Amino acid sequence: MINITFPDGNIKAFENPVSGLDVAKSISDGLARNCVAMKLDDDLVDLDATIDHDAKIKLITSKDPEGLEILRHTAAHVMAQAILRIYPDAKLTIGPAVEDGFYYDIDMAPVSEDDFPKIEAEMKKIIKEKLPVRRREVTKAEALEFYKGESYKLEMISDLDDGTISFYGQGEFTDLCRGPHVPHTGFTKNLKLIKVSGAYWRADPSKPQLQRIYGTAFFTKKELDDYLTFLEEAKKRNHRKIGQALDLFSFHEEAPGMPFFHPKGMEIWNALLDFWRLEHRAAGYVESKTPIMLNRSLWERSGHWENYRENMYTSAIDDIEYAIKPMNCPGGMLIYSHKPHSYRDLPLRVAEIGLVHRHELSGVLSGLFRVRAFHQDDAHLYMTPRHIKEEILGVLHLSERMYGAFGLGFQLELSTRPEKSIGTDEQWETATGGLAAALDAYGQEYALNEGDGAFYGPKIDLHIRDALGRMWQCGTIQLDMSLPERFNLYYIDKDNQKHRPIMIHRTIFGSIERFLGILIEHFAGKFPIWMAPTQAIILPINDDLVAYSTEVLDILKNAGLRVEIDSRTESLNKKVREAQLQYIPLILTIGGKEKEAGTLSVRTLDGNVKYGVSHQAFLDTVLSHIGNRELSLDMF
RNA sequence: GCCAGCGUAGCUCAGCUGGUAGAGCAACUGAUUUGUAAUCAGUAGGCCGGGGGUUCGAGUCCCUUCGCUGGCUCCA
Repeated sequence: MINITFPDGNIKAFENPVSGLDVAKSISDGLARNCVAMKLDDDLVDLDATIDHDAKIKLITSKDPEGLEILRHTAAHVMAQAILRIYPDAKLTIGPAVEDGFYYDIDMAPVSEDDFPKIEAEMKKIIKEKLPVRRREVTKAEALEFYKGESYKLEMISDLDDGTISFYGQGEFTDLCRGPHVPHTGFTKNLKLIKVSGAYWRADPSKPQLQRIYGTAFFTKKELDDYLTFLEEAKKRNHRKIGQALDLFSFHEEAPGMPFFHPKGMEIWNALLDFWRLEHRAAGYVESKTPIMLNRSLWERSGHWENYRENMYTSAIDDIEYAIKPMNCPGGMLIYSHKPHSYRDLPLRVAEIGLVHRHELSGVLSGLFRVRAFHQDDAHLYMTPRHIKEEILGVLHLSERMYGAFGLGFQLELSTRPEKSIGTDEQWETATGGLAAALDAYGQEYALNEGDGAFYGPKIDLHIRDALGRMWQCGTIQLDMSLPERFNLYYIDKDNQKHRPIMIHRTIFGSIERFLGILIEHFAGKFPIWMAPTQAIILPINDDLVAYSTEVLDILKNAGLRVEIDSRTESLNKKVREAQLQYIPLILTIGGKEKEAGTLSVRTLDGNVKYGVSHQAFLDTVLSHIGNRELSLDMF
């Protein structure tokens, strides 16, 4: 007699050893059809594994996250099988499920997306055949024998513990694999190959480069279609495309990886920074600015020369070596240590929109997301240990307000002491405890990243979630136990003795360039009116109305709006179309009726038109919308 | 930095296996004076990213270099 306990506490008894599938069938046929695997006690195993003892099991279906992972893992095998059929000389390495799908790293001649239809066609065949996926256990010696000549698999097997090794196979295909897998290949029918790229064996550039083929798979066609639609949408929102279409910024060979902001881009930039300054002033920050080029000796003192030199641009003038700053902190240290500080001055919150340059590898550059020159919305907070919690809390609240202004939610992550680090246990305890206490007081859940802190201190990272659900790490709050030491920072406490201040680096936007890129994609180019480069455009319907329209233009400009006029001799339809394509939030048409009545007809981006709006009513509405930084563009 | 793909007019893109460069939009000129997503006609515009090579002949093939894109890697 075998007693099986389900997650809800129900117990079912079976006469003889049974498989997971038997258990599922005993409940319902529908369940049996939907099951892909099971959790037996605490292990994920195949559905056809035998249960021969009292156990608790959880049947894994398409509803469970684990189910999707298993499905994708099988999909990776199906892809590998198809590839081996087409390219018999290909050598398999590893093929895991990843967040958005799966990939398989294969040693083979380079393939391109043009080869996908062929591979997918072969995969379809395998899927149609609904080949059962079978597990087989062998000894290490047998496994080594099986993979004779397959250097990658041999290497992987040698790294495994002795004992049984599992193979999974379907049809003629066999692969070294821990499993589990879905019962048969038919489950993977909703799949798609996505992209291909190079990847090194074991992520080691000295090792051979493999073809990494990415794909994704879902249980239902709808989920797959939704995901493909999401990819399409992300492509449409690509900030490089929108930046080009809206004339916001450009890149040039003369300065790879360093964006050139055009006038329209600068309007957004300035709106963003005006907001930033407003919030920071209100939060008790002062602002500083430090040079971008500083003497080598400073970088030696800060430790960057030793540890970050490859990423630094340097220059020698009059035989003196300089480096262009990759970070703002050392300059900030000089300001702090320029004069003595009393405990009464603390906490001191010194912000800096600092322009930094980092020589990133050419291959990683990517629009505004990954650049070589960018501005950090940096700040250095100096405090006594008793301030830590309150100060961190202050940064969290400030971040919440600022992200909230864009409709962005965020997640928190605390990273603790890594293996290689400076400082004493006690220092780390105070520091990490301070961050954790602040997080607890803040009240939002946070993830813990053990050992992922910087070598100089623990940190909190803030990840924002954009309109498409994508996560971006922007903010960071890092406690630094190194620089105050290296720069011998101190303050005089009540006891008239020098004490070392606690120093925190923090950013909220992170890189302003990157944040702008994120915002472009988040808003799909349709910025809220307070940020929009052009907030309104006036369209006279014929040449005779240009003079009057220009008067209206001046009224609106004087009220502080960013307004343009399109006085070209073009059809109204054309001017409306172009204004819409530029995502100008308000399109103001002026014809004879408007001139006579002293009104405006207001078209919003959704295409709705409101006629007969008085100038005053228009300004009242728009200015309050801007003043409140409303996100909605639907204001008339 | 590595691998793959790409680089043609201001923009978006066409140009088959090598035969001497093309469209739409934008610009300019003229006509049209327009009521909410493209009025019509004409004109001009390119050392086909740079350099080298193969060839009678290269946008097309080869080498090299720069840049971009996707990954990898790195990220004090």
